[in-house]
Amino acid sequence: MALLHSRGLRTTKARVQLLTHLLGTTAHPSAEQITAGLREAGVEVGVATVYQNLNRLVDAGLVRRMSGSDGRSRFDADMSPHDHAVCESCGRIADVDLEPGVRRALDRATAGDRHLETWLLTRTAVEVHGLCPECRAH
Amino acid sequence: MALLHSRGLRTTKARVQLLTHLLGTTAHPSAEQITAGLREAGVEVGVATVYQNLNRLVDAGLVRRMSGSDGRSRFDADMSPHDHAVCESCGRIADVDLEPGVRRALDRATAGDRHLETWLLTRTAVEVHGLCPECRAH
DNA sequence: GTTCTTGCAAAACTTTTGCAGCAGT
DNA sequence: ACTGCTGCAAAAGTTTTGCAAGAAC
Repeated sequence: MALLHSRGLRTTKARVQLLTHLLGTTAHPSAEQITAGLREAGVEVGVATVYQNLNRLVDAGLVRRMSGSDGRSRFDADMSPHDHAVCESCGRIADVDLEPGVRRALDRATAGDRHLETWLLTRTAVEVHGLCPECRAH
Repeated sequence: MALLHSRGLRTTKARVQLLTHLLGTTAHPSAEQITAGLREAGVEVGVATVYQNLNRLVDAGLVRRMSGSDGRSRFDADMSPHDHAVCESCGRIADVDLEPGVRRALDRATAGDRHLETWLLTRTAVEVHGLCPECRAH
């Protein structure tokens, strides 16, 4: 894992497996779900290790943290610019790719907004709320 | 408070004060900050009452809950369509009004997105991330 | 060999719940 | 009077922290 090396993080078993797991899913899992996923894969990790590593990966800029609507944090190793749809019933998060033209217009608008002149902006996120296919069917 | 009556909620002292407090601020406070604010105003309320009332007001559609980036929920009694800027350092939330044209384009794009065909969409929220004026100055 | 990491258990925090007494209708 | 609300204390749930043993460099 050259990615880890380049950020000054040691390539320990738990950390490599965690990052690999996150890179291989689009499910935006919570810390609990990640722990369960690793254990299913035969990797025994303590919760503390998962939380500590998630914080380190977020600090290193390799993983993005999202504040789930249910209080739990959710994590995404896809650092490319993209947006999310959030299910208001089960909390599931799906990726959304807006047309580039719409995104450009949005970035232009926020960059020029008079209320935000005094802010130092880093990124604009679009969050679509609704019911996912599963929850929609009750 | 006709607002409360119309939703079948009793106009108790704690509830009226809480809603009045939220209607009078643009600070998007957390439950803890609301409790502190009410006590500063001389209203002695228990935390349980604050949480219970926030949940009721959210259920009644009078208040919107936001999942703050620090894990705490934040609350907003401004139910008009508007967006938010979130400070990544202190968690402060400010209101943002996008140009109507940009918002329309965005709503059109999400409504027509092929990834979201199977979803039942309720609303689209734009979240601008960055550093607020205070935190920007370290 | 030194420094970082792991993982357990305990602590810290936010939020929810049970329940007896009280207030609104 | 009836029903809903308050508020304390206890419980539940997520995340953090202290620390001794172990792994990476």
